[in-house]
Amino acid sequence: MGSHFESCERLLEPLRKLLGIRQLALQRAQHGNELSTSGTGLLSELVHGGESRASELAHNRVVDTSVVSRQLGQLEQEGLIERRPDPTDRRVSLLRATERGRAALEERERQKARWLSEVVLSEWDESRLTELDGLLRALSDDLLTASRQLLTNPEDAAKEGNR
Amino acid sequence: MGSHFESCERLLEPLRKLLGIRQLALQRAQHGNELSTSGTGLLSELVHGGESRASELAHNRVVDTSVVSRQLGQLEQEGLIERRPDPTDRRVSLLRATERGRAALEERERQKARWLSEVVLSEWDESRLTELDGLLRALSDDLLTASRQLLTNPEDAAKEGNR
DNA sequence: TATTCCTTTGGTTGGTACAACCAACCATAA
DNA sequence: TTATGGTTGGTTGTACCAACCAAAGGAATA
Repeated sequence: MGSHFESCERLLEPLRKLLGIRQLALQRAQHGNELSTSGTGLLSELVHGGESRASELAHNRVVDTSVVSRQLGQLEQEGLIERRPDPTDRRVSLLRATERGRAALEERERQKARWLSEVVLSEWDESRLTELDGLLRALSDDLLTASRQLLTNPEDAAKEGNR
Repeated sequence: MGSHFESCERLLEPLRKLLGIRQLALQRAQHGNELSTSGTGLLSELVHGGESRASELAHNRVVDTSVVSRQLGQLEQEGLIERRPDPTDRRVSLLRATERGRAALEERERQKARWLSEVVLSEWDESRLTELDGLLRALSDDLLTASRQLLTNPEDAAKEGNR
């Protein structure tokens, strides 16, 4: 019963609170600009990660390909991304953000960063922010990889949890 | 253009990743026990926070009262919570977890904490976990209060963002 | 003082939107 | 022929808003 477990137990509460915040609530508040709420994450991935195929995006976000497919369709209609056929495999399309997409994302990120900086985290000093950043990156990475793993081989439940 | 803003800008990425993880993905994976996925947060609030009225719960979670209302209905049907009329105001019901509810929540939390401890955060040492815990609590608090504020008086957009 | 409005507030219910899943399906690769 | 990338159909869960009811809390009047 190491206290590592207990520390994780304590973590549940803030974690639940944090994950419970649907992006929606925040994004809906930051209304006003184009850019359909949902696809933002995808668009961001494309802008920062460069040209990708749909399946990559789905894998990164740990979400069904069908979800990505529809979101991409919407983004494309809005002219925020464009596709071109992959020359080496005609089943796949390569996706990238358009200039408009890039601009829209930048605008939204600026807005959000300002809200964070001026309202949410105004009391936080530099060093604390840096610390948070580091831990958050590590956490989200570990959480995402663990989720992926869970999703692909769910024999994890054989841990005793089911019996 | 203080670097406080820039730090917040950097934070956007891990934050988006983290918040993008719908609780669903995690909870669905941890299947097997009773306890409908959705109400877990509510139930937790009741167990840890004691008897409350519905509006309090909605406020805490920053969610519409109608949502809470339905989730409570479900939890009640499953016998995980119970209501009693507030003696001082017959419009409101006071809610609390039943013994079964308490047990179900505990079971689920144990499961999740184990997953965290053994899979997600197995590489993290004590001190890092403690740090994370502190920062996460502070962050979720600040984020929640800021969201509440945004929700109630949306004249925040008068920041220039809309013009 | 007691009674009758009017407004506010806590909660529920109906309708709708959206994001996610799974399953079925095409087209292209191997 | 089988496997894979992607799309589409159908379903579910969660959220919002608007409309509503019942109870409270004043304010105005008898």
